[in-house]
Amino acid sequence: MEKTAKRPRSRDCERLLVLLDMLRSRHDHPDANTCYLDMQQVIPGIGQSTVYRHLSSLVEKGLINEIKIDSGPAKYDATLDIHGHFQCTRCHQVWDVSPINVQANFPGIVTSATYVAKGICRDCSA
Amino acid sequence: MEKTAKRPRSRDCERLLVLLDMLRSRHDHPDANTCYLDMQQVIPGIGQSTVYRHLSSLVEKGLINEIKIDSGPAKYDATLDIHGHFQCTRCHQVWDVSPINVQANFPGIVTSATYVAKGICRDCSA
DNA sequence: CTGAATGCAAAGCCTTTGCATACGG
DNA sequence: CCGTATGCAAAGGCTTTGCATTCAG
Repeated sequence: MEKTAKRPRSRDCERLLVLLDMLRSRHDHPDANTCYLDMQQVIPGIGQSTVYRHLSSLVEKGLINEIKIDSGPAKYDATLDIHGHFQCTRCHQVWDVSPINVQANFPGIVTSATYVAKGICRDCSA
Repeated sequence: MEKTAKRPRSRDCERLLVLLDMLRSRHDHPDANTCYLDMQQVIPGIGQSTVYRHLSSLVEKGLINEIKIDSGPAKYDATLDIHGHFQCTRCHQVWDVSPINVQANFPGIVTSATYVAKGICRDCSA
């Protein structure tokens, strides 16, 4: 059969860890498809759904952050420090902003946080 | 013809304003479909795409905020004060948190902001 | 053997878009 | 008369899910 490709059975959480390492080595916010393409370099033949499943799993475990700012695909970020994003409502570009210090009364234990500010960037307001 | 229902041509931005009022009168974060259902109470026969178009328009004008926390539909919020949300990564429930004061170096003029913290809520950690 | 992990393809959910139509000015 | 707003339905993008298969233990 060809439809069912060889699937070197992963021991433990091999693929999960490869994905996590990949995310940690990047400083941008790749989407699921980018992760998928990157994973293919390391693990040829890996399926898209596997990447989606591992991403969900990592998010659920709190090891990475899922960022949904605009209408496009979700972005993933292994930087769990409190940091922020600024998006221009005109050109839709996204910038990182320096770590933010926040005080508030949360109904639980905060493991990660994302601050998204929207406004008009300098280019668009000029 | 019936397929093309009577569409009382709105003067000015009537529907846009009705939608904005509706959002301002609520204190939760309705999604597009909820807005659609609510609008139908006021303007029978209004189409879903009209609601989507007006929501986008309001977001673009900076009059409301689009919140995309989890994988579900986008949520809309007419409260533009700097405030925050806390979502439990286990039960996925979302809480509002008190207004947050933030200082950071943004690459533009901030018109609105959303702070999303994730963690484990008290119920789930018990 | 049994259960967890996977690939593939199809289904699903939300949102956007094309198009013809109906008013407002 | 013309342009904008609208409804409907279809298309589209992204993500999830069903199912059969494979492999570790």
